Amino acid sequence: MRDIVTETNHFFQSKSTIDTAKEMLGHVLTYQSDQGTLSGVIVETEAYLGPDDMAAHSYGGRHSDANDPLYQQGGTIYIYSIHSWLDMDISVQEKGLPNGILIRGVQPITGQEIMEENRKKTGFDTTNGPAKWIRAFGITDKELSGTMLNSDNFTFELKKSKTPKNILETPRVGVPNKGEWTDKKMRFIVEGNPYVSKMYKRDMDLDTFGWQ
DNA sequence: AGATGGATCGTCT
DNA sequence: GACGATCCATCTG
Repeated sequence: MRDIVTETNHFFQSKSTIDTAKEMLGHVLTYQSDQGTLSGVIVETEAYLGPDDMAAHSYGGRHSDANDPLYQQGGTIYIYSIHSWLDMDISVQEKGLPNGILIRGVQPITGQEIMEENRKKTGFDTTNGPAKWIRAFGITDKELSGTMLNSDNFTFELKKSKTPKNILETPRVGVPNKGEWTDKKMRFIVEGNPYVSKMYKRDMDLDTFGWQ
């Protein structure tokens, strides 16, 4: 019988990066932190396609200690800093192929009060952005970067917990002046979910949150 | 409701 | 020394 890390590995290496980015919507992340259990459903992702992708940290083969997790096996956590905040990618494809998926939005399930305290915000604003949910989860350093999902206290459920009614595809956020890479629709969101970043109120579906 | 600019710091040149 | 895969406050209409 295959163990959980091997299955996790397989999950992040057996499909195209774009298919995996879509598939991750509706899966649950859980962090057993020293504040308690914090968990949420992924509602927004972005795909970054490695050396060819002008918007990727691994563009042109850039490789440093900081972005090395992108080069590791699928399912490796990559945390990087941006303007004094932290974002998290999951590395996809086999070791040596530096593709990644940025997790941009999470709908809280467990520990919402702790998240609001960590963020000093309430409601949708608590976790509706890549750096927001990281801070909500109480992650304040890069200790997890380079470790595997499901190997310790940060887990990703391999079975989907909720199914989106519709997945909307849009250009990625914060990618200006990168030619075709600026326009490619590689951001995937659960249509209508209020925890998606930059959601307009009029586009929110507050009855179903966009789930089937 | 949508656009704009400042804050702020790790990372790379 | 410059630059963000960001966030937030503060305009303006």
